[in-house]
Amino acid sequence: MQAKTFTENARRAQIVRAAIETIGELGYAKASFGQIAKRAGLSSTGMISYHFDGKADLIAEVVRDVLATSLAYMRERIDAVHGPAAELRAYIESNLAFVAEHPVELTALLDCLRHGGGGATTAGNDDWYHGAVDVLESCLREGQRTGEFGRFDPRVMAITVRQAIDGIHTELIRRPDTDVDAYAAELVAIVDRATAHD
Amino acid sequence: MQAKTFTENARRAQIVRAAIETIGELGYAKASFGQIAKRAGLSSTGMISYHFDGKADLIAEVVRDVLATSLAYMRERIDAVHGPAAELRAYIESNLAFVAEHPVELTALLDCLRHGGGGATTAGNDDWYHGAVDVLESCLREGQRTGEFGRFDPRVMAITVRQAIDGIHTELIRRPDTDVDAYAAELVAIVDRATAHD
Amino acid sequence: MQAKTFTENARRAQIVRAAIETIGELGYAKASFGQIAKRAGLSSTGMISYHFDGKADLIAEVVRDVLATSLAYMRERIDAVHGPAAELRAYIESNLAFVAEHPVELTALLDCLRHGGGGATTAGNDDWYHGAVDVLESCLREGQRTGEFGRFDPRVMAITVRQAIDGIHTELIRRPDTDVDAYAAELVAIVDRATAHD
Amino acid sequence: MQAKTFTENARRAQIVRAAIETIGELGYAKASFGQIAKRAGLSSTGMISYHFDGKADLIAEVVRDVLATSLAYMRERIDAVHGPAAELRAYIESNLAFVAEHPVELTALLDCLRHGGGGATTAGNDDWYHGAVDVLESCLREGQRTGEFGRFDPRVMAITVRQAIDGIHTELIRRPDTDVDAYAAELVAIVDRATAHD
DNA sequence: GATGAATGAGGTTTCATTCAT
DNA sequence: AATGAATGAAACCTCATTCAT
Repeated sequence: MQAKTFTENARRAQIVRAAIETIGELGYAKASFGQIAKRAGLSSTGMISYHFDGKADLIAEVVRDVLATSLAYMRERIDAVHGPAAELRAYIESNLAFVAEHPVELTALLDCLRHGGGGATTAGNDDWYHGAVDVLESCLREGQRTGEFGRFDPRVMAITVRQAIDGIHTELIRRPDTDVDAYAAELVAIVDRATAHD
Repeated sequence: MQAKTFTENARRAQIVRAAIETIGELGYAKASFGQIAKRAGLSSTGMISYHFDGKADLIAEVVRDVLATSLAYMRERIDAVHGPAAELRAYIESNLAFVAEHPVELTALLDCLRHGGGGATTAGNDDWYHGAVDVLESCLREGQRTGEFGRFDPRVMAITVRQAIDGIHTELIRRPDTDVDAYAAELVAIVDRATAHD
Repeated sequence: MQAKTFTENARRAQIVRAAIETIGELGYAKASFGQIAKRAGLSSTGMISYHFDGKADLIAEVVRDVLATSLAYMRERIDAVHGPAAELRAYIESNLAFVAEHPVELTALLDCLRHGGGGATTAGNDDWYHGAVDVLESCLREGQRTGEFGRFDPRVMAITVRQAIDGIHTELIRRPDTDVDAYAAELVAIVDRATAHD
Repeated sequence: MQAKTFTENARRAQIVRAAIETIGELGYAKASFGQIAKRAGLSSTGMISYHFDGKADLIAEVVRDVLATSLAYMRERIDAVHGPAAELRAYIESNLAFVAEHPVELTALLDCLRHGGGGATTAGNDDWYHGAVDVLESCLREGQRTGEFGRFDPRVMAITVRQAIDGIHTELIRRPDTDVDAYAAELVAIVDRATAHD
């Protein structure tokens, strides 16, 4: 029973891995089951349909997987510091570091999120994004409460920070030699000034 | 001759219009020629192939169209002021105003730009984005030269501003009641602080 | 009235000309009305539909045109000689000469005949071919009657001659430098021997 | 593995079979995937695309299949005799016998070969035809070397023989009652005279 | 669990033809 | 007579999914 579950999970993980790489390299549009199966060393696309409840399910797992990895990576670094300001810095730095270390995963993740939330009517796939903004907003509010931060709209600031972080991805595509650490340091400086008391 | 060109352009414009609306409502992925033709009141998808040299051509025209409209809108407001700081504010405000007034166009535009380049090897379709960042970077550098702005990395700041503007789009999807004017005012304030002398 | 008819015929001839060139260069399969119209300098494929009663009609005219030109060319040279043997030689030589002088027309003609008589059920387009074989057969029978030729099956001989002539076309495609005059001379020699008395 | 290959080949063979019959009956032009699928008892044209890498691939297999069958048939009969003259006779007789026994296959084959190369720039698809002519030419040269044959251009003679054989096909369409054995005997007689010493 | 053949819907595109101007 | 936009059918092909083995 456990063996079966284990095997099943191993297969799922293998497929998810292949899906991430396929989407990362070919893009969402060209990441058909056929391409993913080829990369996973599977002889049939039916295997994917067998393990996942449709393409949406696979994509959801891809998102979940990358997000979980990213969160674990960041959580460790954010929990190591204390106070809203320090946490904000750790958030920015750890997130950018993760992007730099996992470019393929990030490409896949963003591509998945984009396609999931294609139409204006779609909701649910943007959950993560808004969740992330919410977290940042809470952090910013807390900082204003403790007096570490000055006056500003925490929602707009949260969006600005979140988007500035995501901006590194496109930048890396066009300028692969971009120094992500320097980018992080500069962004932290910008946010420091923007959140400071007048 | 003129009549022909006019008629032809009128049809093309009509199709582009339908494409924008279709992409805006269904998302790029579901925006097939069939859907677009239906919305344009055409009896067959062959009509689109007749007027456009393939799907890429139609999408390119959609991008061109929205971008041109947007640029004209912004140009007018940016040219009305003088000096890097004022121009930066005008840029942010006019861009956000346009987004607020043309939500469907923006949804379509962003979706098109996203799907333009499949995988990580994107190039060419991000031209606009990086062009926009370049313009902002130049403005920021000029402000630093004239002494209006303080010290900061103009590239990172440009990306931050550009991304913060684009952030309104996702925000509007989740919170349609967001006050875009207030968002613009707050973003201007944030940028003012971030670009100020220490 | 006559002017109209003249103009109409001129247009028809122009279109037939363009069709021959298009089929000769691109092949029957790619010779769409669009391609033909382009070559004819017409702004609309509708022009072709206007002057011809469908594609079959145009193709029929192409066949008629090339055939008529070919027949006129050969007739002149065949009528210049007398007697079955001499006429047979003149037939072979003049036919091959025509092929050498009008390669594009021949390519178009053969391509048209092939497509017309695609399925085994089709008949009518092979009319010309069998007509030509019939003519040869009559000539051969006449020669046997006059005693110029020996004993052989005139039908099989007619087919052999007709096919040997057509064979130059494929040969010219692969070996464009083939000396058609020499080919004709050699074919005449072969037929001479084959039709001779034992 | 073997089972797979077998099954796969069986399906492929079934489709090739259906393609041959379809082309033979409707002609190349009307032999769409839809028609072929219908004849093969397939529910969709996708099945053909699944087994063959495009239409060109299927057609190539059709040609290969008929050619291989034909060659095997002829080879057996040609290898049973010795000497250029006997082999030439066996070639003519076995080839015509095969045509008489497999009219549909031959119709399909010729149609495929004709349509393979669009315009005058044909190359590659005529490989078989020229290969066959080359074989005949070699046989004729050998006969001249051994003294069995007289003086003539072996290339022109090869083309004549090859074309005379192919001529039976069109003849059978118009005159289905043609006695192919008699045709063969008469053609052999003609070639005997044409290749004889003066 | 795993395979791969089969399905059927959907996509874009090209074509001959028709029609209003 | 001529134009060129519009039509609708048909083409090939890809895809996610299902199913028997």
